[in-house]
Amino acid sequence: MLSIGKLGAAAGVKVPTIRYYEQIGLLPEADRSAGNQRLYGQATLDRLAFIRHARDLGFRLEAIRDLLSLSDSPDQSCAAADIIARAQLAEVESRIVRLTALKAELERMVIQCSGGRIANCRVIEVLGDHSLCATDDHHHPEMETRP
Amino acid sequence: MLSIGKLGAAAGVKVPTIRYYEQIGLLPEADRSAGNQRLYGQATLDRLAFIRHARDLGFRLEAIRDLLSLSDSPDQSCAAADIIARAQLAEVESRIVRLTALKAELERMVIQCSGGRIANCRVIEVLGDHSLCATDDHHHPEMETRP
DNA sequence: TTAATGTCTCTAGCAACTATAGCTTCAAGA
DNA sequence: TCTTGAAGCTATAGTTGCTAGAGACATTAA
Repeated sequence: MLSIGKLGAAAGVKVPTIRYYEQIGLLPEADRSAGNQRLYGQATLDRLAFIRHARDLGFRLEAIRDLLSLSDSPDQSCAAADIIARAQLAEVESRIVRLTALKAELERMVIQCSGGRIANCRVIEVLGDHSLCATDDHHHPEMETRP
Repeated sequence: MLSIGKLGAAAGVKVPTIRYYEQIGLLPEADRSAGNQRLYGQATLDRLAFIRHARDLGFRLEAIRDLLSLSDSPDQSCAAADIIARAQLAEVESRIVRLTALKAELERMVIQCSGGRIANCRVIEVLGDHSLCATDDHHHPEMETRP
């Protein structure tokens, strides 16, 4: 049996994060030692590693919750898991597209920086005047920068 | 003079967001009408458009705060603005790199989905077992997915 | 035995908003 | 002029996924 610290080290997850996952129901309530400290077995380590890996791949906790409940019923169709993963892939792809456009814009800005006074600085100028911008992607809610 | 609703429409920013920006000091306290409603002039519209544009480019509010205070002193060197913009560019580039690695991993997962039962589903399998993963980027804190 | 960790609970904080409740003000039509 | 509906006001709480801190108890190594 592992203490919460050992579990965290084994799975690469910080201790408060484990307690947080338990609190929101992603991990089951742990067994306790005589002194009220949490004890974990292999099953929880596997589950936590799953969560950690999925988080690394950018899945949200709600999606992970769904994937975990799917993996608990191995006889079901895997269509639902496939849908979740494809949605994640689509989101990652769209973020890449958006960030690539941003990158181009930022490059334009910094390359053209005159190196002189603020008054002539392209960075400030471009930010202040959208018409100096190469792209016209504003006012498209689906083009949001933030995830 | 513009009401807060007109200002928001003109700048493409939601009304509560404008009040929030005022609250955190990104926008100055607005003049008020006889009935205590906020009134704005061109200067605030420009400032808000600047903020909106910078947010679209992924700048954090703290960086925007710095850029705004720079733009208030046009005789200073633009080196500071250049540094902020370059930092932003570097961050965007690194996010693209990380997301591109994720994309490859997710593609592998969904392409190999057997379409059968959960028990054989690559999606669940790969998430549960890191050794099935193509990359070895775990335990590298600087490789975080989230911004 | 003692000191140093490790763990416990609970609360609050982060970014950057968004939503809700309950109220007041404004603008336009009858 | 009255009325009604939209827009505005403040204040508070919620979102996501943690992270940090306080103060008390448990465990372990020397």
